[in-house]
Amino acid sequence: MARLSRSFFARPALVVARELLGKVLVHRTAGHERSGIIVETEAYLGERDLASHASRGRTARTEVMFGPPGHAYVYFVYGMHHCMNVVTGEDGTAEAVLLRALAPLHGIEADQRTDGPGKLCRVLGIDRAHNRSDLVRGDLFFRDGPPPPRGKVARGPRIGVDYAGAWSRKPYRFWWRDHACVSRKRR
DNA sequence: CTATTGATGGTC
DNA sequence: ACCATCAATAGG
Repeated sequence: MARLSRSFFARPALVVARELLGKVLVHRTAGHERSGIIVETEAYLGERDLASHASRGRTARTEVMFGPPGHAYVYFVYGMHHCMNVVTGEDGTAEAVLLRALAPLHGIEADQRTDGPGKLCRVLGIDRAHNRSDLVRGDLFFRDGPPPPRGKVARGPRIGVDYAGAWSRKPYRFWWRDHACVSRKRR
C-alpha cells in the first residue's frame, strides 16, 4: 500500500484524526520494520485550543506545529514517556493529531501493549530524535489501509486535559469502536 | 472493579 | 509548578 502524502495531512486536524484510523504507522530501522494499525487519535486545533501545547504560542518546543504539515511533533512527558503527533493543516497554523493507540501489525513482540501514547512510542522505538522529522519522506511514515467498518468510528472527550476548561470536554478524540487494542476504559 | 500514588525530567 | 503517562498498589 502507498505512503500517505503531504496532501493527506494538509487538512484540518479533526478530519485527519478521524481518517488516520485504519492507517498504518511504520518505523524502519537497520533492516528491521515495526508497524501497527492506528486505532485511537486526538485532534489538537492550534493556538486557540487551550488543551494544545500551541496555545501558549510559538516556543522552541511548539515551533514544529506551526510549520508545514506531515512532520512529527514528538515530546517527552512526565520524565519518562514520549508522545507522537502529526502536524496537520496549512503551514502557519498549529494543528496536530496525537497518536494514542495501535494494533500491532509487524515487528512487535506478542506481549507488548500498544494502548496508550507512551506505549505506542516505546513499542515502535520513537523518541525525541524523531521530532520535526518529515513523515512523507523519512523512515518513520504512514501507509494507507482500510478504514474501520461503517459505524465503528467513535468520538468523545480527550484524555488528560482537564486543565483546559471547556476545551477539555470537546469531542476531539477518535477511536475504532470496540477494538481490543484501545484500552478497556476508553473503548 | 475503582481510586490513588510515585517515578522522573523538560519546559516556561 | 506543572505535565497530551503508566504501573503498581491499596481498598471495596
